Amino acid sequence: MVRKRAPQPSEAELAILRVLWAHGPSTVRQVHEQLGSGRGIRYTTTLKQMQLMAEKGMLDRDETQRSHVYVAAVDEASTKETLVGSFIDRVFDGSTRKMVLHALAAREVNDEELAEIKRIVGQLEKRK
Amino acid sequence: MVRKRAPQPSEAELAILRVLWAHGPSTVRQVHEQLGSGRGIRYTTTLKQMQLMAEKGMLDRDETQRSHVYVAAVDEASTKETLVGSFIDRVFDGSTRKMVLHALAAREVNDEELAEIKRIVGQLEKRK
DNA sequence: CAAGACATACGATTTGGATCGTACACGGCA
DNA sequence: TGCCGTGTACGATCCAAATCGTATGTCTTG
Repeated sequence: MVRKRAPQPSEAELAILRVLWAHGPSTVRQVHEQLGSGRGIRYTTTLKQMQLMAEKGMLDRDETQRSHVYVAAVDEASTKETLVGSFIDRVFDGSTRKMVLHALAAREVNDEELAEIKRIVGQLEKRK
Repeated sequence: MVRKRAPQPSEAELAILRVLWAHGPSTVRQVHEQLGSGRGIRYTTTLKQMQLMAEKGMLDRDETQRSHVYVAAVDEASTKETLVGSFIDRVFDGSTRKMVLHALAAREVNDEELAEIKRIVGQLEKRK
């Protein structure tokens, strides 16, 4: 099976994808509520968005139920990699190092997380 | 002196800011050429963009010359921190660790850069 | 069966960023 | 002086993403 090249989801699309990645197959209503339905966004907006995404191949849907059930059709890890990759290019000249540097400055990162990051880097170093 | 809260520059705005950060005070024409004027974008487009940015307070300009000279009015480091911070929130649930993990997967990072990243992390660890 | 709740479908509209074209000002030089 | 080359000013337009409203279909249940 040929995996589709992860496209660049827009802002709203990404929000929906994140709900589906986190919660698995969901109806529009479930997604809409997870998105914080209180935030003034209408139900039909979420619906339309998900319909378009399905059309684009970003989501799959099961229509056998009255309430269609949607699933993310793009892979979470590779989509995020694509996103972070192009972000590094746009903002940091393609330098992962610069990006990490600013990320650590931007966020308070606790010791545990720091240690984990170091571990990850170390592991990658060994692999060569 | 009250430092202005770094706003979120749009795509085109960021491109212009990057030129100004890299080259210092510049005229519209200089910026336009750095942006790759061959890329089909008209001069007046760059001009308008920079005028709007100046209006927003994102750029300062010196009008004493016939060709106005623009300078970035927002700090490079803090702007990038803001950008990367909100990116981490939007894509990685606010987890710097997850972001670094995907960044390293997305990009081939050479040994030298890996070592530097480790050094940066180590330094930050020590600071506590 | 009829009514209300809830679902999809889909055209219309809004919105904001980006782009462009045209008008007009100014300075240098043949 | 009169004409270019080069600037700025700014309204108009384009465009994609996001949003909304309405029409319509289908369960469910009283």
